[in-house]
Formats: sequence, C-alpha cells, structure tokens
Amino acid sequence: MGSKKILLVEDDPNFGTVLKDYLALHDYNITHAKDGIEGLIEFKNNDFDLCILDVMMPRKDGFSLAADIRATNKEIPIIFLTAKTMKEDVLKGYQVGADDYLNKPFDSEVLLFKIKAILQRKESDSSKESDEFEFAIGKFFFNSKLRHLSYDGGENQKLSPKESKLLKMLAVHKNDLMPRELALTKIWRDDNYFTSRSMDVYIAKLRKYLKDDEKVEILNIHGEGFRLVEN
Amino acid sequence: MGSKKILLVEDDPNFGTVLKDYLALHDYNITHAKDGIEGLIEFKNNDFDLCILDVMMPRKDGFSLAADIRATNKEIPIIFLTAKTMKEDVLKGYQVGADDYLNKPFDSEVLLFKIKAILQRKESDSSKESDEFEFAIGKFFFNSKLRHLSYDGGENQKLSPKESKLLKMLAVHKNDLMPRELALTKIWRDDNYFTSRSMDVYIAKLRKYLKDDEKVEILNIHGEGFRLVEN
DNA sequence: AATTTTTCTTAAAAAATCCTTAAAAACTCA
DNA sequence: TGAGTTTTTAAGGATTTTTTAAGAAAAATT
Repeated sequence: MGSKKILLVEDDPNFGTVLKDYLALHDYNITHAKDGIEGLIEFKNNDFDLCILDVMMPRKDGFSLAADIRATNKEIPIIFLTAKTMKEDVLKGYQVGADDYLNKPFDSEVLLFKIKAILQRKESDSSKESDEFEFAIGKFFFNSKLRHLSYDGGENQKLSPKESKLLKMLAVHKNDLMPRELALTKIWRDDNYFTSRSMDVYIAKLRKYLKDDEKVEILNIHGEGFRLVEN
Repeated sequence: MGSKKILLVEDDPNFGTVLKDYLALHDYNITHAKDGIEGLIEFKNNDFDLCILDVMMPRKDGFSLAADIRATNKEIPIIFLTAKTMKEDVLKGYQVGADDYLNKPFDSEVLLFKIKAILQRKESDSSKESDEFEFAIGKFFFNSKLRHLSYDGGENQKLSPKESKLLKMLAVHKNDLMPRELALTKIWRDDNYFTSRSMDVYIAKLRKYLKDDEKVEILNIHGEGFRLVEN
C-alpha cells in the first residue's frame, strides 16, 4: 500500500514548511497549499486521505474551506489547527465536521498520533466493503467470504482460509500473472523455502477443486508465479 | 430512537455527579461508575454507545480500563478526561485507541460537541441494528420477541433469551456469514474462550430445534463464524 | 422463605479442520 | 545433462468445533 496522501493548508510559510517536512519524514505524502483557495483547488484535483487545515488564513479561512470540502466529501477526516483557544472556534469546527482539533503550539508527536489514529479508524471502516468476494471462474462460482466454491450440478466445496485467500488472489489476477512473492508476503507473511513449499501444496489442492472444468487451469510460470486461466 | 447510553467513569464524586447531571440534561442516558473496576463491570453488563473515562483513578486507571474495554469491543468510542497535560498520557491514550482527549478543566459545551460529533460518525457507520422480530426460516416461523419457533404440524418450541438472540442474529444474516465475534460481543458481551464454548453449546441447541426441516442448516465456517442456510 | 424450574456456564473428551513439513518424482531451463 | 524448481502425497501436530453432562445461577412458583 502506498503512503497516505495528506492535504496541509497553512498560510504561515515557515511553520507550514517545517510541518510538511516533519510529516513527510514520517512517510506521509504531503501536499502543502498556502491558503484556502489554493487548498480547495488542490482538494478537487487530488484524492486525499486526510486534511489538516489552519483556521486563520487570508482569502478563505479554514472553516469555510472545510465546509466546501464537506460539500463534496462527507467522509474525509479533517483536523483543524488554530492559534487561538477560542471556544467559539472549537464549536464551529465540530459543527463543520472536524475529526480533531489542535491548539498551536502543539506537540508534533501528538499530531502524528492523531493522524495515525484517525487513518487507522478509516482503514478498519473501509477495508470491509472495498474488496470483492464473489468471483466467476469458468463454470464455477467462488465466494471468498463464505469460503465456498460451487457450480451448477456439482456439490459445494468448502475451502480453508488459506485455500480461499490464495484462490481469491489468483481470481483477482485472472488470466494474468499472480507473482509467487505476492501470495507469500500477503498470505503467508513470509517468503522462504518452506512457505513456498506450503504454497505449492495449496496450488495442488486448488487444481483438484477446479478440475471439473477443463477450461479452467492454474498454470505455472517458472520462477515467476502462477496464472489462473479461463479458456 | 432511544437516547444514547454513555458510560462515565470518574472517581471524583462532585465532578462526576455534576457532569452526569449536565449530560443527562442533554438527553443522554448516563451510567456513572466510581472507579475502573466498577466501570468494567458496568461495561460488561450493558450496551453502551460511548465511554468517557477519567485517566487517574484508584484501583484501575483509565488506560487499563480502556484496554479491557477494547479487548471485548474494538468499535466503541472512548473519550479520555485528564487533569494533567502530559504528553506521555496523550500518546498512551491514542495508543490504547482513544477517539478523543480532553484536559481538565474543560468546557462542558466542548465535550457536548465532541460527543455529538463522535456519535454522529458512528451513526452513519453502523445503522445496521435490526429491529425486526419475525422471521421465516425454511418451514419454520420464528418470533424473536415472543421467543418461539413453530411450524405447520409441529409443536411450539419456546426459546430461552440467549437461544432467541442467537437465532435472531443468524436469521438477520440468513445465508450469509454471521461472525462469531459479532454474536459474542453483542450477546455475551465478551469474547473469550469460555463465552465461545457457551455459544457453541447454543448452536448445538438451535441445530436440534431446526432439525425437523432438513433444508435448514447451521453451517460452521472454521475460524470465522456460522451461517444459517436455507436450501 | 423455600422449592422447583429454567437458564446459563464450565468441563472434558472426541471429532473435524487446518497447516506445516518431509520426501520423492517430475519438470524446466541453461 | 544436471542443478534448481515444481508437483504431489502423506504424516504429524496444533487449533477449532462439537457434543454430552454436571453444577451454578437466576427466575418462577408455592
């Protein structure tokens, strides 16, 4: 997974640059906009995972920008930065849909943790629905969530977790190369001689399950990986 | 919709009582526990929407309590209250999975907004609480409110509260996976070895009740959960 | 308040499932 | 050809599930 994209909108050039570098150092992909207008343009032209907005800015303040952002995206987390500890500001921020709020000067490590916490929350929310779990493979129907493989006129074949994950990975790359290394690092979480042998055992099992449709094959590409083909 | 249930764990009796009343005045249903131990007991015996935990408490501090809460429920929002503005505390809080953090003394109106913001976020995430209570399962008719299971020509089978809740949860997910963890956290309010065994016992009971229709089965998906299928 | 009934948990053994490892045979490519 | 890679079968150990049964806890009844 690539690093997370963060939109930082901060008019103070010194502070903004330092903060950008600090976050970039921690493997975030930062886009730094100098004011609200520029921030909105950047937002519309990119696909960010998180926004960090200064409240007081010329041309367009943080709240106004947040409102515009919320108009197109109700999900994206927003963190406000503010110099003032004004209660009205805090309330306005939450009304606009802030996820968090930090008073300057703040501890950069705390900001880092907030970012991490918020992104993790998003992660666990969205990782459920985003991935497919139903696949057509030749005459077979495969459901990776229920871990079963079936076809008209045949019985329901139950799959073990590893069998299911491996078949899913092959199905995602259907007719294309599924690199050995990918399955080993993602499913076996280690790429060594033994896990590689184990994976071969699982490929053999899947071939058995799929042998009722001779149009479906798992081909080996020597030294590279496997290919699930549908003729 | 009933008012949201909030667990407030705060050892200072004056502050705790005032805060409880203030929140109760704003239509929240507050349970006030005096320390971490009591808080954990309350948590296990109820179904809260949000937890507000003081950090420094006798017997069991807020972090320890939060860790125990997270062990059974990874979703529930947690807000920490702390007198100290210590960076280590804030970091520890986020590590444990805090959703927000407030330094005492804080503005009660700010707390109110945070609560509202967090609960709204949850709302949009998981508005998936079924209030149905009548289900058709194969030739059976099941009423989870009256806790009975019947079919034409068979006698009326009465179900215990746990039997009924479990069958309802299976019925809501009919033909789909009902994760073990879901039933354990929602019905048993704890996910451990013993509650898991207990659940298995109940699955066995339900299978007996449902065996008069061989088209209806409760299948196990190893390591994942169960599936109520209708063939 | 005491007794009965129902509900739920805990225990423990048996069964099923899952994964790794081993080892021999077949295959591929230089 | 021969070294390295892939395929396949099978044994074992670990984990998870199933089931029965006993006793504790809670609820209902007398």
